[in-house]
Formats: sequence, structure tokens, C-alpha cells
Amino acid sequence: MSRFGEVDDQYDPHALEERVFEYWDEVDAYEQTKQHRADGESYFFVDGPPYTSGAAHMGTTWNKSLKDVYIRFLRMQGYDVTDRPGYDMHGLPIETKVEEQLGFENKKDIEEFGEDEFIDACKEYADEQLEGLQEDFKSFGVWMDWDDPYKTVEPEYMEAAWWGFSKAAERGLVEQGHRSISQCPRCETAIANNEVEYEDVEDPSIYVKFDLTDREGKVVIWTTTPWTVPANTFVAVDEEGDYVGVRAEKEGEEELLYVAEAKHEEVLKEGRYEDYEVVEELSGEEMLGWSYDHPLAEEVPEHPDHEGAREVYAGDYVDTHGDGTGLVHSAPGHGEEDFERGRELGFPVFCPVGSDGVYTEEGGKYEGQFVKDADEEIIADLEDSGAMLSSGTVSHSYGHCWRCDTGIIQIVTDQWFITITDVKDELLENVEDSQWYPQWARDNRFHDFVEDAPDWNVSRQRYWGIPIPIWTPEGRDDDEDMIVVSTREELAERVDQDVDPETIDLHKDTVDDLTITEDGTTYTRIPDVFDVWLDSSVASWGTLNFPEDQRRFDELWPADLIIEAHDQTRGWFWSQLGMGTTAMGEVPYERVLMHGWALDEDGRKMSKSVGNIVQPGEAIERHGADVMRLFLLSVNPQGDDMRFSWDELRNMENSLRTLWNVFRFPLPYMRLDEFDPDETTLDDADDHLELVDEWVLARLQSTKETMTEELEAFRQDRALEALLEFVVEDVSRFYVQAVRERMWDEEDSGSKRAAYATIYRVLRETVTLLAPYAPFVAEEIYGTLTDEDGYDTVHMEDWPAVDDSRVDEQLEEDVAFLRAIEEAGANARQQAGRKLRWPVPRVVVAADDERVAAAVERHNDLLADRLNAREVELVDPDERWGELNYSAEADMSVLGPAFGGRAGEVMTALNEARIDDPTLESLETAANELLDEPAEITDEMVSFVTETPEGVAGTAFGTDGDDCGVVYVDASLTDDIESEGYAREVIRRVQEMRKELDLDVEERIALELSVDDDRVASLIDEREALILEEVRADEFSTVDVDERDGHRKEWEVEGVDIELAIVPLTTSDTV
RNA sequence: GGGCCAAUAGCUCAAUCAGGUUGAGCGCCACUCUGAUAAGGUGGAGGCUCUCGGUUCAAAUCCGAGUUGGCCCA
Repeated sequence: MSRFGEVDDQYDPHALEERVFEYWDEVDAYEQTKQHRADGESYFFVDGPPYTSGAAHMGTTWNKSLKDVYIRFLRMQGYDVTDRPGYDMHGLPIETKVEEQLGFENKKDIEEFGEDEFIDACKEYADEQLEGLQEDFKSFGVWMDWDDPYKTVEPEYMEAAWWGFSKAAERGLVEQGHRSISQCPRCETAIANNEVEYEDVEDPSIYVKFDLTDREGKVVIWTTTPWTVPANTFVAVDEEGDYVGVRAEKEGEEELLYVAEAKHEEVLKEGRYEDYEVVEELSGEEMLGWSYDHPLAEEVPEHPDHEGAREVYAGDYVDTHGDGTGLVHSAPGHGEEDFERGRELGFPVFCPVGSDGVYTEEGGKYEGQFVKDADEEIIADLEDSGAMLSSGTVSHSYGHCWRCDTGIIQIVTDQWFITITDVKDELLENVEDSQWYPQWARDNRFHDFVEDAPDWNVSRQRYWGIPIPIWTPEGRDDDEDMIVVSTREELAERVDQDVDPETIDLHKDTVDDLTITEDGTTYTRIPDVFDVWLDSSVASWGTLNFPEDQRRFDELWPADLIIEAHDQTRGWFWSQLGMGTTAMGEVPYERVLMHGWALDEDGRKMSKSVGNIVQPGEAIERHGADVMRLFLLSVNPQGDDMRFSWDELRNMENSLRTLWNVFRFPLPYMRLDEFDPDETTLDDADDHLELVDEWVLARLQSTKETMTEELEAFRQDRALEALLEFVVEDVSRFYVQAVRERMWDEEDSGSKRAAYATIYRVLRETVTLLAPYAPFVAEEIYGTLTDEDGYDTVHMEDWPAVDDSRVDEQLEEDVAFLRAIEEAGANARQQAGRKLRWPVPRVVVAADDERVAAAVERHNDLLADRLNAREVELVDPDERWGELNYSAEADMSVLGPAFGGRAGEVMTALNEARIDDPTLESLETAANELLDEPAEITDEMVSFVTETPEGVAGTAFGTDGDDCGVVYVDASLTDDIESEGYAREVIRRVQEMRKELDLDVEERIALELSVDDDRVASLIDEREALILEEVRADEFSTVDVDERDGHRKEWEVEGVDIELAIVPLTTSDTV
């Protein structure tokens, strides 16, 4: 890249990106950029580790693009930003993938294969996936420390988890206990409630009658899990609910049934009773203590039979108006609520189901059967014993394992918990210490989640995870006398075996064999591993290699910023808060930017089964990485989901193409004139700056100001919008148009140098502002503009500061008015049928506003030039231009309060009235003619609008929707105007012929001109000099196009035939 | 079943906090211009502002109930 060198005619993202990747390697751009900021103020960003299974999808790509744009922005602001990427590599998802690859079906297969081999296979798989992800992230230009990612499977990271957990244990927040948990019977492990995915399935729906023992009648319960009936321990009612006793008759037999009042009709219908009668009304309270027979007493001999079992109790989870019968079958060995209530009642837990979902010996007749398979037999047994009131199926949502999709079961097992409910208040306080974007995510969503969060079950009965560092006395597995090891160092000191803390791997296969002997007691490790969410929960110190590295932790912790999607409310945002609070007493992050999910073009979730996934690779393929990033960064990140849109990608490519064209436009001229930005700085050229230069520089300042504010508020979408508007609207559509002629000028001039200096400054700062968003194209443009003069990479530049001396809000406002006038003028011209090429004698601007009038006065010449008018006349706000009609425009905000219900009617009348002079009296008269009842009109209710008179075209103009006045274009013709008009027509056609001959801009020509109309011919003759100069012709002469490779063409201009011929002149021909 | 968020032109969004005749960009159609141009300019078509109620002189906006989508929880 040499300064102002030749660049691609067309913006070609792929070739460009390839060049930039190579260039970055060549100059070590990333390393240099980091080094450049090494002495800056620290900014601790923590990467939320993506899980290493599968490739980067659009959501991850959005996430990493957001991280990249803020890291780059912060660096440009001078911060030394931490940028260590992380990967979450443990856990069940990887285990199941590996099991699939190896063709395993359950844990027994793993045990046979060998734990250590299985762990190795998981490691290998996770590493492979990591490589793929890294390549994906690099492919769209994310700059993070790819050579040194933190991995949750490395010993130093696992140690960070041990350390955090041991801190929680020191505070007495680690506990072992029976809990009702969601169990995946295939994976044979507990899974967290939030790992349960709900799906609609068809399940049994049975109504069962339990015979009362101390009175006549039966209580009726409903369940969708017949397999939990063996463990039935009690029935729960709503103490304050209304219940009824119903005498019901079917097939000649009569029975007394108790159900909730609200449900009795439905229940009896289910049971197909022929007739029934409500014979008793009672409250739930009256039923407390009733006892009943276990319906499967014979089949399950060991069924709960202790003191207090098989009786009716109050339960706050009962709803007499919900599903079921208002009496709830309760089995503390299964359901979570049942378990809690059973514990309150002091009942022992009866759970006849093993971790694999198969009935144990306690299951009696059903021993050895998988619970779901036993449903059928249980239903049959209940029917045989006459306990079944009704048996059918129901479609409802039921929990499934998030990884293997097996239906989960609720069973009670021994698990390890961090009892975060003991520090709930502290958690809620700590939430307030973090700042969230958007804030509602913290105050509503996150706050509610934290408030309701149960104790954290951190144990999993699996292999690929961080082993829980708890050693218990041999033969016991409770939390009394447990030892919690916090570091590798401590491990080496305490275990009986010889262990090198430097080299030990902390996985299960290694640590399971280690024992601790203290005071004559031998301790062994509990076999469980951590819930994978615990891994990433310690990322804020794990990424700093703490506790091994104390210095960095002291310097940096807690994190300044984390950026993740809204599903992490229950995930990483939560797990970090929980772990940070229990281990450190603090929330480990200060700022959270929460973004949404990437949805498909129709607003639906991208999913394999729907087949609507858009791969980031495809977007890059079609439009390039810069364009994809621009799109991803142009959508609101704060909490909202994003809809992917190919149309928007195209729009972004158009914007970049415009930037590219703006950038390459001045290059040939700069080369030709050997413009040197060091010699001709903006300050040097200050005296020669023209109004448009000053204006575009002022716009640049306000663009920088807006962008900085928006980026600091984490609205990179608005910052980008401001930048692209500046590039497309201000630089391309206005400045470049206005400045072109100055650059075509062959003579060296102060004005031309000022234009160069201006556009150089604008481009250089623009690409710097663009660099965090589109790092590739920004790099190439920067390189071409600076060459040896700048940094090796644009990403080392400082974030451009506002130059106060160039700020000019007045000028920005003036030009906004002028542009509005120009736009309206073009409209009026079109109405009058006069092209812009043809001058008009006069344009009249009727200003509504002093500021507009002042702007027109200040910039009369510029306006005349842009409108191609000989003269621009101003009509001041308090004056009127003759020959105008007027109409009124009603102001509803005044009319409404004044007229109430009639306001609409009055508005219409006012809008439709037409008057000759803009006075209130004549308007009121005209309006009242249209109204049934006269209305009294006041000054504030209306504003007058001028109406176009005959012969002159007028168009209203305004900025931001406010009317500012009207532009009138007088399109009458004079000889002088026709002369110039025709000359311009000729010039344009000669230019087109030059282009068709592919002549260089500066190449000179000879021109032959014959006009088939004497009057027009003489009009054109008057502008001979103008034509020669504009088309770079040395002379009018007869030319021989065949001999000199010229070009001859017939044209029709405004009904007149004109024949033009040109030939290029060689240097020797030139006079 | 519950919580949070969203719904406005074909598309992306603004206007909603603080009620006052719905807007921009892109796309489409027609015309036009062209010495950076896959560009530029002008005009046009395109809206029961998701639905139904309520408050108000006046609702895209406030309130209530729904529908659809997204995330979370059960």
C-alpha cells in the first residue's frame, strides 16, 4: 500500500480481507496494538466462555462482534484491555457427544471402556471443537488473545473453581443432603432445573380413588405419573379450599367421593357416572387427618406405612381450581414440593426408584422395571383393585434432559448444595452494585430470578467435569467432618500419595485415587463432579489464573464489563453472582451489556429442525466479514432479539461501497498534484477553507461527539448510524458533489489545497471511527492514506477527539436549511420542467423563520450556485411575496382543548379554506362557510401556508419535519439562459463521448460542432470559450475521426439536431 | 401455568418515557442526471400503528383483556 496508490475500482470485500489478513500477519498488528496500550489504564473485560460443541452460529458471531467492537473502542480510548477468550469445555453435552461417537448407551458402557480413557476422549473432542471455534472467530476479524485462551479443563482453571468452592464451604454454605432432583435416567445424573427442557408429550392421565379407612367414602386424586403411586405417602388439600362429598351412581353401584367443589362436575364426567348428588360441603381443613388405604399396598409391600402416613394434610401447593381434583397425591420420594412438605412433616423418604429409573427391591412387584414402562402394569393393577376412577391420556408439557432428550424423572438422592438461599439478601444487595444495559434486565428479570432461586445443586454423577474437592471419612458421605481442598498446593500437602502440584491433572481419574489420613481417620473423595455452570461461574478470577497468580487479581478484579445474551440471566450472569457472593462477598462484574438472540428473517428462532439456520460463513461468503459485522452491529444490542436480514446486509454493503467511492475519488487528483498532507495541513490551508470545507469539518466534529456518547452508553448501533449518515449523506451526497470542480482545476490553488486537506482529514478520521466496526476496509483505506506516516495499523490510532476550533453548530444548521432549500428547489424545477443544467433567472425563498432568512443571506452565493440560479431573492418571515394565495394549517393541540368534540370538524374546515390574504378574519369567514356552526378562530390555532401562483413553481421545505418556508423557481427563458443551457447540453454530450473513447481526464481534444438550427448555433457560439475549457478542447475544427481514432455522433437536444465529433490530440499537437 | 421483552409501510427501524393530523432509510414503479458511481436527483405507490375493550375533546402512545413471537421459570 503506497500513499494514494491505485486501489480497486470496485469495493471487493474478499480480496480486500485477504490482503488485510496478510498485512496484519506481516506487521504483527494485533500484538503491536496491544503493546501500544500496555501502559494505559487497565480495563478488565471478561469473555463469557462459549461451550465447545458445534460451530459458531449467528448468535455467537453477534456476541463476539459486540465484544470486538467495544474492546477496539476502549483500546482506542487508551485503555489496556484484557481480552483473554475463554472456552467452557466440561459437562454432559460433550459426554453425550462422545458417547454417541463411541456408540455407548449408558454408564455401564463407560465403566467398561475405562474412566480415564473416556475422560481423554472428552478432552480430545473438546479441543477439536475449540480449534474450530477459534478459526470461526478469527475469520470475521475478532481480535482477542487467541494464543492463550482460558480453558475450563486446565489444572490452573479447575483450581480456581476449587478455591471458590472452598471459600463457600468456609462460610458454611456447602451442604450435603437428600433432595428431590430432576434426574436423567439415561445419563444417570442429576440435572439442574434450568437444564430441563419442556416439550409437549402424551402421558397417562389417571384419576385414582383412595379408600378412606375411618369413614365411608373415597378421596380422588389425579396424576400423570402412575409410576409415582407406589411411593404415595399422603394426600394434600388446600386447607381453605371448598370440597364436596358426592354420592355417585354407576352401573347400579353407588359410592361417596370427595373432590374439590370446583372440580366435581368435571371429575364425575371423567368417571362416566350416570347420576350423582352433592351430599356434603366441607372445607379442606375439615378433611385433615382422614386416613386412607394405600391403593397398591399388596403390590408394594414396603409402601410407606409409618406413623402419620396415608393421611390427609394441608399443602400450599394445592389449587382447588387447577388441574386435577383438588386433592394431590404426594410422594416425598419424588416430587419437589412433596419432598419439602414431607420434610416439614418429619416423614422418612420412600423412593423405590434407582438413579437409572428402574424400580429397586423396595418397588415390590415392579422391581427391575423402568418406571415409564411400569405405568401400564400399575394402571392395570389399579383397575383390577377397583381403585381407578378413570384412565386416559393427556397432552402436556413434560421435562426432558437438555442433552439426550430423555424424559426426566423426579427422585430423591443425595446431592451437594451451595445453600445460596442462606445469603439471599446479600445476593440481592450485590445485584444493585452492577450496572446493566438495559437496566430493566437487572431490575425486573434478574432481580426476580435471584429472589426465587433455590439452593444450587452443584453435584453431578458424571465423569467429564471438575471433581468436587470434598473428602469424607471412609464409609461416610455426609457433610460432617468433610475436608474441602482449595488448591493443588494444599492437595499435595494433605494427601497420602506423592503428588507434584506443578504437574498434576485434577480430573476424576487422577484425584479419585487420592486419600487423606488425618488423626487416624482416612478420608476418600466423593465421586461426584461439579455442575458445569460452576466452571464458568469462577471465570472472573479463573481468567486471571487466580489463586495461582495473586498480583493480577489484586490489580484487576472485579470485571469492568461482560457482554452476553439474555439467556445468561439464569446462566452466567447468575452463576457468577452466586459464586462471587458466596466466595468473595461481591458481584464479580460491574457492567453487563445484555443482548438478545439472532432470529431468522421471519422472527423465529433459528433451529435445525425448522431448517432456517443462517451460517455466519454464508454471510461472509456473500458480503464479506466487514459487511456482516456492520449488520450485526447496526441492531440494538440492549435486550432485544435481532432479526437476521439479507436486505440489511445488502444495505450495509452499499454504504461501504459509497465510502469506498468517496475514498477513491480524490486519489487520482492527489497523485497528480503530488499532494502531501504533511506539507499542506488543515491549519496551513485554513485561510483558503471554503464554506463547504468548514461545514463538513463541523459535521465531522458533531459526528465524533455523537459516536463517543453513544458508544459510552453501549449503543453502538446509534453510533454507527451517525457515522454512516455522515459518510453517505454529508460527505458523499453533499461535500464531494460540492468540491469536485475544485479538484478538476488544473491550476494549483489555495482553494484546491484546502479541499485536499479537508477531505484528507475527513477520510482519515472517518476510517478511524469505522475501524472498530469494519476493521478490514478501515485498515486498507487508512494504509492508503497514511503509508509510512501513520501507525502500522489503524487500530493503534487514538479515538478521534472533538476539535473545538472546528465545531460550528450555526453553520451546520445553516447548511441543513440550505440543503432543504436546494432539495425543494430541485422539486420546483422538475415541476416547472427545467433541468438543473439550465440556469433560471431567479429563485425566491420565502422564509418562515429568522434563522432560515439569516442562513439564506449568509450563503446567498452558494445557494445560487447549487440551484443554478442567476439570483436568489429572500422574502423575510414578516413579509409577503405578491401573487400568492394562502391556506391555513390547523394546530390540533390548540384546537382540541378549545373545541372538544368538534375539533376534527373545525380542523377540516380550516385546512380546506382558501383565501387571498393571510389574515385571521378572512380565514374565519372562509372556514365558517364550511361549518354548520360558526367557530371562533384564534391566532394560535393556525399557521398560514403559501400557495403556488401561476407560472412559478413552488415547493415547501423544512428540516426534521418542521416547515421552514417555500422555494419558488422562476423558470422563464432569456437568450442568455438558453445560450448557457445549450452550451451545457453540448458539454455534457462531449463528456459522454470522451468517456466512450475512454480518454484520460487530462487528455486534450479537438472538437467539431455542427448545429441544425441557426438561432441555436449562434446561441452556442456565444459560449465557445466555456465549452472549450470544460471539455478540455484546444480548438473548434473539422476533424477526421477515422484517421485519428476519434468519435462522431448525432444528438438531439431539445428538438434540435446536433452533430459532434472529437479526436484526441497527441502531446505534440498541443499548442 | 407464571415472569420479562417485543409487535408501526414489502424489509430494518423512529415516534411511546412526557397523548395532539405517523415518519426515515432500504426495496418497488416512473421520470431524471452522470468527469468517484453497481452511485446521485425528483416524484409516486405502499399503514384498520397485532386484536378487542376502557380513560380522554383527542390514543401508535396511558390502562385492562387477549393474540403472535422471543427469552426465562414451573
